[in-house]
Amino acid sequence: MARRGSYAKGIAKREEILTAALEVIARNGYRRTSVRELAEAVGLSQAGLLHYFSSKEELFQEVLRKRDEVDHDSYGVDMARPIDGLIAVIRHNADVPGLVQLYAQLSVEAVDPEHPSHDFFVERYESVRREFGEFIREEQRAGAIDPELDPDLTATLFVAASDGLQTQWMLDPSIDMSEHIMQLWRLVARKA
Amino acid sequence: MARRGSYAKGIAKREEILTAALEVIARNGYRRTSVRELAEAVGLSQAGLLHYFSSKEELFQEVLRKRDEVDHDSYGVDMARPIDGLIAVIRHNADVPGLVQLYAQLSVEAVDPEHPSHDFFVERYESVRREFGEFIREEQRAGAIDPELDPDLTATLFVAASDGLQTQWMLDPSIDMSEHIMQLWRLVARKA
DNA sequence: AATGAAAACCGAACGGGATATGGTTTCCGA
DNA sequence: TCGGAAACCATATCCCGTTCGGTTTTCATT
Repeated sequence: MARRGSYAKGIAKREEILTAALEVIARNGYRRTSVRELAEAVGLSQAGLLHYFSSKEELFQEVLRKRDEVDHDSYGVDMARPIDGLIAVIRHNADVPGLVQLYAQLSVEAVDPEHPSHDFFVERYESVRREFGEFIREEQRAGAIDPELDPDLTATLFVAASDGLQTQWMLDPSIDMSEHIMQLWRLVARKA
Repeated sequence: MARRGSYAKGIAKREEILTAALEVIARNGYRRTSVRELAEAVGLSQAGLLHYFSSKEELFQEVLRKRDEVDHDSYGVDMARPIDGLIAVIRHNADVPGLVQLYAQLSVEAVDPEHPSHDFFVERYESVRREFGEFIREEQRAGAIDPELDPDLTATLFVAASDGLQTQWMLDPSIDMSEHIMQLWRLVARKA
C-alpha cells in the first residue's frame, strides 16, 4: 500500500494555519498580511508554511472554501428559505470584517484567468446563482414572486447587491448590509 | 514671483502616462502591471515615472479620477435622468474592461484606512449615493416611484448592484450588466 | 540672449515581498 | 526497527515599489 496523505500533526497544523490566517487578516488587513507574518503566527518558517499551501493565494482560497462550508452548514441547511440564509450570512459577515475583506479582495484578483483561484470563483458564482435562481422559481410557483420576473436575472442581482454592499460597508461600516438586501427582497416579493 | 507648476512637456507627459496606463492594464490586467512596464510604455525610467506620481497607487487613482471626469461630462450632463446616465456608463464600461478591473481592484484595496486612495473612495461613494438619492426623491415627487421607498437605501442598492455586477461580469463576460440594472429600475419604478 | 532655478529625468541601490532549492529532522506504518 | 514520506528550515533568487543623489532640459526673468 502506498503511503499517502498527511500525518495527524500536519492535519492539525493545516487547520491551525487557516484559523490563524483569519485572525491575522482581521487584525492587519489583507494588504499588510505577508506569508512571513502568517508563518510567525503559527511558529513556522516561510518555507515551512508553504509546505502546506503551494502559494499564498491558495492558502487564502482555502480559508474562503472553509468559510463557505461553515456558512453552508450554519445557514444553508436549517434555514427554511435561502433568502433567510442569505440575510443571516450577511448579518454574520458584519462581525467578521477580515473574512469580508479577504473575500472581496480575492474575488476581484481572481478575475484574471491566470489567477490560481479563477476557476474557484467562476464555479462559486455559478453555483450560488443557480441555487438562488432555483429558489426564486419556487417562490414564483408558490405565488410569492411575480412570475414575470426573470429568475436568473434576479438571482444575479441579489448576488451583485450583496457583493457591492460589502465594499460600501467596508468603506463606511455604518451601512447596514442586511437592511438593504431585505429592501431588495421586498421589491421582488409581490405586495398585496 | 515664485516659479511653480509644470512645464508644457511635463503636462503632456503626465497625460501620456495616464493614457498609457490604461492601455497596459487593459492588455496585461491589473495584477501584472508594474511601474517598470508603465515606465517602458512611455519611454521613461521607473524613477522618471515616479517623478509625476508619488506612488503607483496615486497614479492609478488619477486614472480613475480622470475617468470620472470624462464620464461625468459624457453621461452626467446631457442625460435627462441620472438612471439613463448610469445605464449609459455601465454599457460603456463593458467596452473598457481594463478600467473596470482597475476600479474594482483599487476600490477594494482602498477599504484599508491607511490606503492612499481611502478618502478618495469614501468621498466618491458618498457623493454618488447623494446624487442618485436626490434623483430618486425627485422621481418620488413626480410620482414615478413609490414614496414609501427609502431613497438613500435605494440609491445605495443601485450603487452596490452596479459594483457587484462588474465582478460577476469580469468573471463571466456573457453577463449583461445594463440589463440587470434596468431590471432593478423596473422593480423600483411604479407599475401601472 | 544670457542666466539660473526649478522641472524633468536617470542609474543605482534598498528593503521587502513571494517562492524555489536542497537539505535535515520527525513521524509512523509495514 | 526501519525506511520512506511528511514536516520543516536556511538560504538564495527574482521582482516589486520606492528612495537617493545626481545630470540634463526647460523657460521666465533680466
